[in-house]
Amino acid sequence: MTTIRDVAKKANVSVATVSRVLNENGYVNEDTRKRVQEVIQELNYKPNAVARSLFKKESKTIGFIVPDITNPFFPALVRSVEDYINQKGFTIILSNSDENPEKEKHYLDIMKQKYVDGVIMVTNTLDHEQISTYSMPIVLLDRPIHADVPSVFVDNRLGGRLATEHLLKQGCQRIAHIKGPEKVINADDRYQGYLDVVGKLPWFSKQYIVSGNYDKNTAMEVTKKLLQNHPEIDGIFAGNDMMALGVLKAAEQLGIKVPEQLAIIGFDDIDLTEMTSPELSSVAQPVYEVGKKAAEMLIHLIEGKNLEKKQYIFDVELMERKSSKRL
Amino acid sequence: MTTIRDVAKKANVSVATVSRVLNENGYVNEDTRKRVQEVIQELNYKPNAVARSLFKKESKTIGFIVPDITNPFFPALVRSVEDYINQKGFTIILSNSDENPEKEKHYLDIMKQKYVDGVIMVTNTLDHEQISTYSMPIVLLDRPIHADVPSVFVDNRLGGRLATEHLLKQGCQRIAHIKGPEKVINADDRYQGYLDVVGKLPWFSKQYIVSGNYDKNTAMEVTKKLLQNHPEIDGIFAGNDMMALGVLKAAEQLGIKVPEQLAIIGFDDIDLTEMTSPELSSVAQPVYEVGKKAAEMLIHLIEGKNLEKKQYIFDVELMERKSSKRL
DNA sequence: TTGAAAGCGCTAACAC
DNA sequence: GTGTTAGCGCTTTCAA
Repeated sequence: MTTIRDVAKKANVSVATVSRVLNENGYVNEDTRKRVQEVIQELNYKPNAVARSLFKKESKTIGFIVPDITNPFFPALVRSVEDYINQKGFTIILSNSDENPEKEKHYLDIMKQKYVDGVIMVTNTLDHEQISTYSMPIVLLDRPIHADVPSVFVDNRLGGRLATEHLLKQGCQRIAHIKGPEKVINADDRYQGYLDVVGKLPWFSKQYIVSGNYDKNTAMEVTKKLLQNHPEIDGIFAGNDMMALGVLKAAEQLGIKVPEQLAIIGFDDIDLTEMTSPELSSVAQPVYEVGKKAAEMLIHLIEGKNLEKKQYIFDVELMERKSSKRL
Repeated sequence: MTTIRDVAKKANVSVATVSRVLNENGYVNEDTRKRVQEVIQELNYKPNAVARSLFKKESKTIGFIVPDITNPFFPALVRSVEDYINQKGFTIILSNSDENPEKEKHYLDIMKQKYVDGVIMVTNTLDHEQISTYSMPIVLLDRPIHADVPSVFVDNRLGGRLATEHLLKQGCQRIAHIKGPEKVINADDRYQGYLDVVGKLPWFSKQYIVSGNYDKNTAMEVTKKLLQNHPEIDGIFAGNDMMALGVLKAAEQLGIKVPEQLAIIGFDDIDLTEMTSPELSSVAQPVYEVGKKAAEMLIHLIEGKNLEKKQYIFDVELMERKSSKRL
């Protein structure tokens, strides 16, 4: 490894001068600047980021903690964040938490030790207090925790309403909901949206709500049972697309025609909604925008700027496809 | 931030002693050890990883460069690598290269500057020489470049053969192939496997081979044209699952029944093969094993151990599902 | 405009 | 067993 000393020696200047041309600050004679730059080229010198970090107490690295990158909702988010922060000169340390608070804390500790400049995370297990303990810029994605913690997410309740209203408009008479995990806030909001629309209807019953854990296989199992017990159900709003895929599968296995006998709509609008047959209706989140905004906020925070708002809530959009079209 | 000095001062010992208990090396009296540990607890002291890195010239971080995390094949790989290296005390810096050699080099530079201990990458644009320039442990995933560069991948040619033979056994008389991108080695190997099986058959024609760029939309377009020009085609081997999904879609749009009129098989066996209708046959890669092995090799290299083999080639497995079952 | 030197927080000789 | 100290590679006062 060639160091700043090597460059200094070869260019007949002090390390301070080299540092000055490197960072383009402080006065430096045009000629010596050129000479130094030539030597840098010649030696293919690349400054040591670790040494720099140690001094500056920053690393040009941010952490990104997701529950599980294997869940198709997250890669797009990661990509969007990377695209943004990368152009600002940052890199991402990625970790999977499995929604486990111990892992989350563990990774936050490690990231802090590595001087990451900030972290973006998707969590609902950590509370406001625990988060502020870390005293570093943190922005929450997808799931808000507290009005004081910077966060960006979508209007899940509205989404739940849109989805359910849509099914109603398509003529569904008995609409069930496959709900996400208990402790996940957005799952609850989507559920509330569903309630907003059908909770007061005469046919409504809590029996039409089952839990699918945001997971396709679980959703398939519970849906099969649900439909066997309640053959009158003619519409299902699944809390996310993975579960909607499970619902689709369940219908297929039971020989129920979609959308004729059963209209289905999911949430998130992940890429494969268009690959199923029939194509899956969904409530789309502006994933790329959401990720970008989170990245923007984090960079702002890191640069010590003030945030205009602590929370950004994006709108969702109904994507009507074949799985729910009966008209 | 509390430092090792703070701990030393409060525990009435030197920083060296604190360092000793921290790293569990060197002699240290049991009593003082306890005292130091208490202070560490009390102050919630966490050693500064950057300072440590600077001294040790290692960072307990590895780089992982993938073409695009948004491609559903990669998240599982990332996950598997993370699971392994994490338990060895490492974290991952993730970057998307978009198959762009400039980006790849850029990220490798940055990673090197950050003292990553090694990198795992999926590439086919960099050659042996360029890679060795970086003089740090690098292992290649999914696509081998050169026998001298440590790499792990699957027997793609065998996979191509298995897929094609399977279609033949199912009674297909005219089998087409949707090929991956030109420069991607595994795409070519899969294609070779296809040729091994049908290249010498009387009906064979180069017209049955089209390029789909590993992408579902492209694949859908080219497949539509292909099937319109060659209605005699009754079997398609797609170079990966995303393209197979496109083929499925194309068939649907043309009103061609799968598998009765057209048998389809993909490659990779990504998660959603089971979610389509009909379920998609595929050639499965042991993704988790592949990722794990790459991580293992990298850690070995980092620890200065010798590799038993430079290349690990995993077997693939035929997954027969509805999209290709005609018997 | 440039250089000398202190120091970021840690580890590992080396001395005691 | 424990402490002193040099040094990892860099940036930034401060002085010249």
